[in-house]
Amino acid sequence: MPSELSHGHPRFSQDMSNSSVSTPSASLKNLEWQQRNPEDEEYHNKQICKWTYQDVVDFMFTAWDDLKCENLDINFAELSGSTGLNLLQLDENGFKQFSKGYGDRIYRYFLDYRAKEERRQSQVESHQPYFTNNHLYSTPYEMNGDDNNYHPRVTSKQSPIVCETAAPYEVRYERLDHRELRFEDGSRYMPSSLNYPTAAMKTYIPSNAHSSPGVHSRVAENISDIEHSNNEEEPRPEPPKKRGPGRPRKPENELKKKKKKTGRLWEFIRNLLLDPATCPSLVRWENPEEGMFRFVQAEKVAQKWGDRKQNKDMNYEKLSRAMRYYYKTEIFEAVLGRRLVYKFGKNAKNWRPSNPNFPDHQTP
DNA sequence: GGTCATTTTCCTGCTT
DNA sequence: AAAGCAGGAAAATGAC
Repeated sequence: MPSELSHGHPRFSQDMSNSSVSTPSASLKNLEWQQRNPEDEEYHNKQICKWTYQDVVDFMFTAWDDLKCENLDINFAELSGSTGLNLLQLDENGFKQFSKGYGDRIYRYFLDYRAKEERRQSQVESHQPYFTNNHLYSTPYEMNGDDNNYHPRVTSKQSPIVCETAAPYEVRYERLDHRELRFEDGSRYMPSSLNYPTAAMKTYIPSNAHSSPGVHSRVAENISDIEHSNNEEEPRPEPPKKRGPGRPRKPENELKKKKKKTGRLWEFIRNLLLDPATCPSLVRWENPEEGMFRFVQAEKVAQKWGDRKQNKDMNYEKLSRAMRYYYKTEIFEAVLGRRLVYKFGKNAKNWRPSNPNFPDHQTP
């Protein structure tokens, strides 16, 4: 049987059954300085030149959403396989191949995004402190109500160096005076080089630098804490617990984590249905005229949703509960008697496929 | 900080 | 029996 997940799709070519994906919420025990696979990062967390096809698709959907485009007008046949490097080489006409109606606007949106990335880069070059908790870039656009275009948001006050995260493998950006940024292969980042700093970089303190209390010492403490707790704690008998109804309170130390915008579940599902990389392999249309579709690989869809929400515990059971909540708002309609089948309701927008299940898109 | 919408988590009971 | 469905309950989370 041909794997439906390959398709030359960089993200999907990973072994999706591997449940040991590292996320910030992954158990801190057994953690060393393991680095997140750069391909696990979402597109706004990495340089455009490192975008995979999936990142490009995510970017296009985000642009389409943010630009409040009326109809979904993305030519996946043209877009298929494109990476960030490809996008960087395109002009407006190139973007129009991907979207006849919105190519020009998406192109400007992309240029703005790119300008933002370059400005971040120049901040690093000029040794200005720039730091986020766990990613380099934040959503960089805002709408100008007058001309309906997007413009880079200028945030003049970027708060320097606040590091609260306990995940020791997350990147720390700091002033570069006493430190070096390095790429994964250990080579040094030079501000003038073509390679921008990435979220996969580590920071190093040269041995001759003054050791000052700060991020790194805190990281080290975290690691030693982890090792400590790993070695010290003996298994203790768990009292038999019977929980009451409802969602249990999260442990204190897991609260207050800043999450990024992830979009709504029904839009995520819709996007899977409109993308030949995921339709019909993960989800497929049963009756596109009526908006009826079916989960083909329900657990994998849930896993992808969990990836997006940085929730390694997501599964189809929980995802389907969220799907059922949409019945009330008529985003989805119940399809009685058919397992794994749902239907878009009257309040769902832009789900209508131009090429349902992409019959001509099978890879040889 | 309060409110609201949207999940997420867990559950019981039911159906396929 | 297992998987999926329906929907209640309550907590988490982000947006406003």
